[in-house]
Amino acid sequence: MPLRIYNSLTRRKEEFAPLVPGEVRMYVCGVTVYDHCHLGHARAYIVWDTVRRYLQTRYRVRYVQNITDIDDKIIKRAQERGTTWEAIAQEFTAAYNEDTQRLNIQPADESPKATEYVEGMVALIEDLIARGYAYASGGDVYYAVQRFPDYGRLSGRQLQDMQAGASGRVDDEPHKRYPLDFALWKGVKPGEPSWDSPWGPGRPGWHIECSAMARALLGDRLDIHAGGADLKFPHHENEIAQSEAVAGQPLANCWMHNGFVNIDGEKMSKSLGNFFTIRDLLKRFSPMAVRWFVLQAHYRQPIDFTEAGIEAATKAWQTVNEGLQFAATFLTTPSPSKEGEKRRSPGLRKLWTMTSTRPWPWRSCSTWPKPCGLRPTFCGGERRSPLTKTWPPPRRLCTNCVVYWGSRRKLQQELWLGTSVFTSQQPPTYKP
RNA sequence: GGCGACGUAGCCAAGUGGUAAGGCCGAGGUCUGCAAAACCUCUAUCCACCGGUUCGAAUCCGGUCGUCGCCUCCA
Repeated sequence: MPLRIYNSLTRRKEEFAPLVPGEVRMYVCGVTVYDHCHLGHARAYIVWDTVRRYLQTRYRVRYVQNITDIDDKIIKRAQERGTTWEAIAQEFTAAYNEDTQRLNIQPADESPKATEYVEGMVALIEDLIARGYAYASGGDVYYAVQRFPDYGRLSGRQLQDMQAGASGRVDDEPHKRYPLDFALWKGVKPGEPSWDSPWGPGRPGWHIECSAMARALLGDRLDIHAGGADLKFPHHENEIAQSEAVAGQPLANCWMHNGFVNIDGEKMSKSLGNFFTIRDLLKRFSPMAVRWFVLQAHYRQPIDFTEAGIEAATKAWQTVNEGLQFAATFLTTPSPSKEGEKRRSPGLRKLWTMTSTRPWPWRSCSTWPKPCGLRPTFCGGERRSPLTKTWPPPRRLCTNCVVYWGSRRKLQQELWLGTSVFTSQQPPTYKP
């Protein structure tokens, strides 16, 4: 059954076919390392981690996620703290790695840092100028959005519609020819880090880094480009304008965007004080409960974080985890012999006894094996796939082992994905 | 004003053409000296409302009402 993925660019589910058969090149916009990651970051990276793991069951996946280690906010934070921007970037990169590792997020195949690709960005900007898409002005370089016919396509906007909102905010950037033009290169200001360029010392604009890094590591055309819904405009719109103007072909075949996290029904924001960092959250709840909480919901829908919700997720995870552990034991036990029975813990023995004596099917299992449990619906039409079904529902997992008796391999495969998505456990090994 | 999303049990939520997953809460039960824990069972004749398409719709189309997001840095 073909995989179908919702493409933000076309606003439809489309059949997914990698450009190179068997291989998927995926780029995810990563963090700007100026502060600790919050729940919203956690959701994004858990979702993309899960998508990646699912794709890995079908394809060879190359997953690149950048780290923005030079940016206005980093510089500002360094000034506030009286330290260097490098120190800030280093500190929060380390914190990011620690947080994601605790959340059982697989490290990316490549984690390029913006500062390591300045050369590529300069080359890209030169190319854009040569092709007439960008202009140097007063030490800065801007992208002339009016030159790019498709500008606004991803976010469904027209330039005319956006002007009204942008007109009031041009004061700080007097070198722009058009209010919606965006900076590719920012001329150096006193006390700021800078790199040499044909336009004088300065630093790259935010959007150009992703274009340069994606190109350097994955080529001119990606299979999947993903990120938070808030990046659609202007970040991804600008990336498209930059990359496609130079490459002359679509930057990505499929664009995927994850939804936001609300707190008690309100938008998460620092001013409202409803802001959770990952590390604060993990002081109170298990990483797997957080994963469960995030993965319960459709990845494109907003999720509302509430105390009751995370507690429910914690309990749900506990139940599932017990089932997984039982099933893992089940799989590694040769047969339901008395000998095998003795090796189980009392709790597992009890479950074992129950499953091996209960008749099936009985009423509560009448719906098996319909999709249940976790369902990251980035893939429509994938009802029977491991991730859309994942595993039999928690309470029934143990009992359904009986049903699976004749096809342990199938169960093993599903459990492998299930456990690897939720825990760092190794898949149970089954020796026939 | 422009673009978009959502409305499913007391609560959270899955399900995008074939007849309602799962979790929380609650109820009953097994076990237990009692309790707790654990486990088992039960809990939507129906998916905001009104029309339409179809053999068949929570699922597609049109309309109504309601909630929310983006349009500024942001996962």
